[in-house]
Amino acid sequence: MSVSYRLPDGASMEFEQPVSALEIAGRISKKLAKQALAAKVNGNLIDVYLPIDDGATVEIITRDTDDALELIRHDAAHVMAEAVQELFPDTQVTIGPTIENGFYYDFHRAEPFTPDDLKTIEKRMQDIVRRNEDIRREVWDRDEAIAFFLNAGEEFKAEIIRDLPADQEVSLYRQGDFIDLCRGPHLPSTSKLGDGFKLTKVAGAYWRGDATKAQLQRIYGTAWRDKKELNAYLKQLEEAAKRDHRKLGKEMDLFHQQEEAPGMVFWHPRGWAIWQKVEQYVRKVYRDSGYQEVRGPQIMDVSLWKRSGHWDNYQENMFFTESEKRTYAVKPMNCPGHVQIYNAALHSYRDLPIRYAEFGGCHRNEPSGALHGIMRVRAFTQDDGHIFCTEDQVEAEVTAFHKQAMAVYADFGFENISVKLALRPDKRIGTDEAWDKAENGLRAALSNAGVQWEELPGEGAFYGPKIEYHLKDSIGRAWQMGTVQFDPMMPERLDAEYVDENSQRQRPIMLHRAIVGSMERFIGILIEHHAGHLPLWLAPVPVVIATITNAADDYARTVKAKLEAAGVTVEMDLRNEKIGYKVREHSRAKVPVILVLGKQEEEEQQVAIRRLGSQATETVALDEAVANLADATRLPI
RNA sequence: GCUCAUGUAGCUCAGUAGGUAGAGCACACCCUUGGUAAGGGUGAGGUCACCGGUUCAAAUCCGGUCAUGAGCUCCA
Repeated sequence: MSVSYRLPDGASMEFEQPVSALEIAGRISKKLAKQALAAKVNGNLIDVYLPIDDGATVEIITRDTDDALELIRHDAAHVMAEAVQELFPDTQVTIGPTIENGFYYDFHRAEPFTPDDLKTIEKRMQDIVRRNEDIRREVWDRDEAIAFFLNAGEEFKAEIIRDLPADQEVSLYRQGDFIDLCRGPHLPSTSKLGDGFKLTKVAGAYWRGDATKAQLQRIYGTAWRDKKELNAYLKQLEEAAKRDHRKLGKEMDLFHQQEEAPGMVFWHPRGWAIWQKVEQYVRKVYRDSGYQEVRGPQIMDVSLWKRSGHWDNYQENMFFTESEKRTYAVKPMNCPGHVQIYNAALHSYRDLPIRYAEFGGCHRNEPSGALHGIMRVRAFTQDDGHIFCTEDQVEAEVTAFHKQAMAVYADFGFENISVKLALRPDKRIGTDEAWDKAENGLRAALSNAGVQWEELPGEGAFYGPKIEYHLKDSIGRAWQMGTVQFDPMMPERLDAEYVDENSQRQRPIMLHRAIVGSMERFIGILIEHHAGHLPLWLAPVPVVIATITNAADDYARTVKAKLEAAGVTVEMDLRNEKIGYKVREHSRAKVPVILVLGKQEEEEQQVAIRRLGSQATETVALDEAVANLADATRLPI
């Protein structure tokens, strides 16, 4: 009796009895056997030394594959856990998965890990790699495994095994004296981990991601195939840090934040100039897509927020203020205000959809630990809109919104938008039937628009499900910008009505929608996405005129007047400084265009244009430059 | 909110072991009118986040508060 395996190139290979991937690799070449780290058997990864069933398709996994990188990261987590338990025997291990670019492991220990501990742990990990311990899979009886971990004082591991599905095999991996519950697979020995890893930070994390459960200490690390890849990654992190909107906001003099107003933004003239451009752009979108701009009050009596459901579901995030024995809530959302405007008149079905929009200032009392630059703040302005419509109109409205939103993102230079659908949360108002209807309505609209989306169970707003548009920041964190939310509950709560063709009063559906989301966050993302090099139409100061000598001052004034007459914002630098100094300063402030003027330019009625990011200069006729700049600084819609 | 770290001049950062604060840039004044990323000189500028404690003496050690950063939880 013999067994046969199929190889990726279609060839098959015969053996007397089932063998491991290592032996298959050995038959192909000595070199491959040496490089084999794991095997993909019928598409599933397994350890390289395990016997493989007859008839399987076998692929040898070598270091250069993505699968190998996963194994390396996973092993790094295990080796780190081994190092930690050797150095700090009072530590319990919990879970240690791989993540993008690396891995982490959550530990339970009374004493905190210090940054110095990280260095010590990293050194010990290198020792373990040098020891070259074999990593071997063992399958255990469930109860024995539980008893083993309880006996070792590993309560968290025991709990994990207890909660494993009954039909799942309990596999442990042993390397040296360290043994850990793990599904596997792993590298065959610790030396295969190599030297491309580094521990990066310690942070708190909750057991099972639950804030009411034990607080664990999470150690993060990054791991790569070798030192070179690691260094490239670290370099990339450094580059990303240079795009940080907090750093650029300071360097470009856009805004600042200070202790007395945590989570709030002080906009400087240049930052506010960007805001104005975004606002002008969005206002045009409002008009072009059938919205009427409105404005509601900033604070309203709590009774209204009790009716809307915010009091019950959102209270801990709201600010309150008192006057003459009445309590007011500072608005965290604009929707109740817009419903009041809608309710101020009786509407006919003929008038629907009615679309209101507002640059609505909101205050939310976010947990202090959640604040982040201008991306996550306590006071922000939404490009908020509410559509009052019939159920039949929902799909068309959502589809139209989606198209509009994508067009806006494209104009601002964003391409990789991910679309998510957040479904009913635990804490919610409304019946299950209403939620079914709302969720399916959004699904229909999305598939109608031909979009790929990801569903997020439990993440909807308390009043309805939402479609979310996400973008990543400079260090890869995703932020929600736009959203459109289906809400049949709020009209009910706040008694919004329209009169149908039979003179009957009906409830409209309400759609909440925002494209840029929060102006603050959007500008933060813009800064990071463009690394501060904003396109001409968005740049706070698109053009600076810099003179070489005072003799050109009058000409500079003429150029400035011409540009301003053509609608171009321009600043003039007539200081008694060398041109190199001026160019440096304005380049660092990320001014996209510097017009350098000297006697030559004046005589020829020209300007020397220097663009940000280029050393080259081009000299063109003044009138031509004015026309071109006027064109390039105009809103793209 | 939780865990860890951080908080010194407008900005970026030094400040070794407790002995009363320093640099560069920016700013002010003077000289320099110079062709594309820093021309030179002089000067002013700090309750070392805040409150309390230890000490003859605290930026430095201890405790608390606030803020910031990273992560967790939560969210536009």
